[in-house]
Amino acid sequence: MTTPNDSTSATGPELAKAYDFKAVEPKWYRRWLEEKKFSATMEQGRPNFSIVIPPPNVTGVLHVGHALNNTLQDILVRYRRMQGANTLWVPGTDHAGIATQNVVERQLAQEGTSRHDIGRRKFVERVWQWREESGGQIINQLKRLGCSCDWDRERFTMDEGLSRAVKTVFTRLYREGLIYQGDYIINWCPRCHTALADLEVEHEPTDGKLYHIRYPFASGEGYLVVATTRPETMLGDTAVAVHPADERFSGLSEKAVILPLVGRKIPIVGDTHVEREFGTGALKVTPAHDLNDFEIARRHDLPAVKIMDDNGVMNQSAGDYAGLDRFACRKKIVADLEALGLMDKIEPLQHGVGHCYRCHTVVEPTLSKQWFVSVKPLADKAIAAVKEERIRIHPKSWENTFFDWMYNIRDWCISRQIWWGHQIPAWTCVTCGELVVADIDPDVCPKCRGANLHRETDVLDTWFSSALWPFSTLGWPDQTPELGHFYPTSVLITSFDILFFWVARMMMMGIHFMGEVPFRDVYLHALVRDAQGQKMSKSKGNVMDPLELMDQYGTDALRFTMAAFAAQGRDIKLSEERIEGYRHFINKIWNAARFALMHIGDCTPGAALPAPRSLPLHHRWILSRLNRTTAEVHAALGGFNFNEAANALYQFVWREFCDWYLEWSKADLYGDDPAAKATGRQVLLTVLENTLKLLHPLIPFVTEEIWEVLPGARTSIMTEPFPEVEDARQDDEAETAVTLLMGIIGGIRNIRSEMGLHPSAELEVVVICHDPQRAERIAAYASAICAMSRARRVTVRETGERPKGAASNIFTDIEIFVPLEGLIDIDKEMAKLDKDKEKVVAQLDKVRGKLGNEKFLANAPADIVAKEQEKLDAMSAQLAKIEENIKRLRELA
RNA sequence: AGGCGCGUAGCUCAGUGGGAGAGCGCUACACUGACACUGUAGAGGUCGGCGGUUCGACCCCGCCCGUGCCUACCA
Repeated sequence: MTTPNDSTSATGPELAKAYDFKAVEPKWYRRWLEEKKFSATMEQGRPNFSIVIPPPNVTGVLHVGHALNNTLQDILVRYRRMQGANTLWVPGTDHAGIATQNVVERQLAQEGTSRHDIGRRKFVERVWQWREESGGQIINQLKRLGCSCDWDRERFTMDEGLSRAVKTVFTRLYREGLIYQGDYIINWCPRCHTALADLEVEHEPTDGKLYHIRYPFASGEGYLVVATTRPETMLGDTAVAVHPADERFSGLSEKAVILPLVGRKIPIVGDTHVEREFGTGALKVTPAHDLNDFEIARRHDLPAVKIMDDNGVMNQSAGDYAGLDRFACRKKIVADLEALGLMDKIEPLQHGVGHCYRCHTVVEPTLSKQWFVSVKPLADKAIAAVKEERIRIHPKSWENTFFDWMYNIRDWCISRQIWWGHQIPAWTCVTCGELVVADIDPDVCPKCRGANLHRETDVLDTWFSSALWPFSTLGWPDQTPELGHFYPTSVLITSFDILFFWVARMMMMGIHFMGEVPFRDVYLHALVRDAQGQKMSKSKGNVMDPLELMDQYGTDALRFTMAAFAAQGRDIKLSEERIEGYRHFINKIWNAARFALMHIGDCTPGAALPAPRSLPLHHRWILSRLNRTTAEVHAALGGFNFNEAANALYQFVWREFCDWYLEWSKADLYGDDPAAKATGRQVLLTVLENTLKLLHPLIPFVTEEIWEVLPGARTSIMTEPFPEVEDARQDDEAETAVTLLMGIIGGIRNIRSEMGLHPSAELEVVVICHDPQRAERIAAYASAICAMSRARRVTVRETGERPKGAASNIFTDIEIFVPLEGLIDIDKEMAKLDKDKEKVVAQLDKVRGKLGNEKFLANAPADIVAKEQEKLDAMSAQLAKIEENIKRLRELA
């Protein structure tokens, strides 16, 4: 909207008074998709930049952790894209074996049926059906976040291609002897009916009891007391262990005890694993239901007795207790032992109890035949890659944790007794018993040619397929152009809590199968926690829903907040107030653009600006500040310091561009000087354009919306070149000069406020500056000072009489007076001067203390000493001036 | 048990071996034509505690207290 006879305003589109993100965000995302703006290009001669998304569970909904994770990725991808790289951000989801199976099983239960009723084939079909209908909603939520993924390349870990990669990897590792099958103790979830890897067990401190149980000696006389937290497992005991050097038990190793309730005679063995200080120093050994006991049994060649079934219910080996749930059995056993007088005592004990990470059931260690990856050889290569900095972990502090885990890594149990997942490509020949592992389904047994092959029913750990993600998504095992272009990927951005689950395993698999690391840099960001620092979880009810936050504050505000909070090495306790604050920031940008557009409507974009030094001061200044900000943004994003980029931009846009430059420019833009007006418009447009570009990776929507209406033919800001640092724009002289003027303006404003003068009162100002050069500069910009401090007139003097009855202020060595003859409130002014004096005196004392210290003079670097000396001089002069003003004020009173 | 991290303004958080910062909140004033999702000015902190290193410590070191997380085979 322009009024026809308004000569100060150029033609141009008018923006709405407030930014309406609800209308803008969906519009732009749709258009970006339509125009295929996110598609990877595979041109030669440009740098490549690729990221694979940490695939969210197909069952997942977007939580704040995803919002953080994907915002950071999108910032880097958009930044590199604007820098001209061939960028590829591969999106996708993870089939989340146990989690997804649980979802569909719950559905079936509601229908009054179960997976066992309908059978494996039908069940898997149901899962696929569920995935089609309601799975992967998180993908749309990522789009809502503005993620610039190449959606045409979206992958799913159960895709045909990825399945082929899984089979290939499994087969090769098997043939290399790095995958084996064996009977070992594993973590069993009786609810999910599957084995779990060690990592998938969550240990939680739990209040339990330590039961002291008497095991009578086989000789018939006396007993040995063992201590256990799980008395029900005694039914499977096959020995009692004591420390071989424990004198209390010397000579006992020849003896045996009779297992109470069971009557089995079991030996006493000596094993150094036993902790003498704990309990009674005698440990019952249950090889089939305890990880450590299993190891002890192997050392002493002890038998193992399984006493529970897959449901955690006691089995036939439990004798009279068969059919009882493990916890009911515990009660009964305790009662029975007490009745027999064999329970010595029961004491409370807090100890760690393993829970299933998916369903939170107490895990039961169980002896079972499973498939394992022998990880040590793979881990060694990953360790080397990090040591040699072929992979850099950021923040570096995580490296220690990484090494620690990798050095102590244990074989990885990869088989799961569920139906949803990659079925293990292994067959047993029913005829001859041959085990066949093959990436292509065999028709006949290669050994006996028998056609009756029985396929392994287990599926693989979901993380097994995730470990292949950086290359399987690019087409491996086929040698695709994508692999050549984008592997190794540039950077992996993920949360530290899956460093072991996922990151380490990708390193191992990538190095082993590609012969090259899967990514150059790993950036581990913090976990988003609630105000108490607790992990957010549905069960705790402390979740913040990013979708609601986007509804309320806009996507850009949420994204900017995420970036601003992403300081390295620290947890994020998200604060809604901060999001609101950044919504205001988005609106501020909008209004700055709105103001600009009222003036730059007929500017020519890209027109060359006059030589920097020939421009008026404020233009030189803002261009210099812009350049400095550009440098800060590059440095910050290059080092994964997202918060520094956000803060630098926030400060620049609001505190410098809006607060000072736009205000200063109003004189040009509303004034009568056509040349000044033209220059002002051109610089304004230049600064606005570059600022929007710098901001775009963080806040894509509002920047794109503004970009579109800037003068000239505009395509998307997404593909505009990102601003580069130009040394010629760095103008320290202009920055120093503007700091001087700002100080004077601030001094005048302070007087106005402190003296209670009305904001619209037009003040007379006298500035005394002894330095002729600066005095001249101040005088030259007197009108700007007037405009921004609402002064009627600024008189600059190099020397001379201080005005009588004036309020005063000091900026460095420059004195500012506002004569208020007759009007001055002497008490107020006196109070202000006293306060100023107090401050200066306090600082002066500090400096004097330093300079009076010979050791300081002797040891401190010369430049520091010189600086302190300068400070002393400056503050002494200030103090003298303040005291002079106080004296004069007294005379007045 | 070990490891890692944190404790800075009322709240949420940056930061650095040489004069303590931001946002929000608070106080006062102001609807001047980009913006009240605003502007101007201001108040507010012995940088968890105690020692040590240093000319100098919020920053480095030790201990303590509080707090959070990760790994662990004391049942």
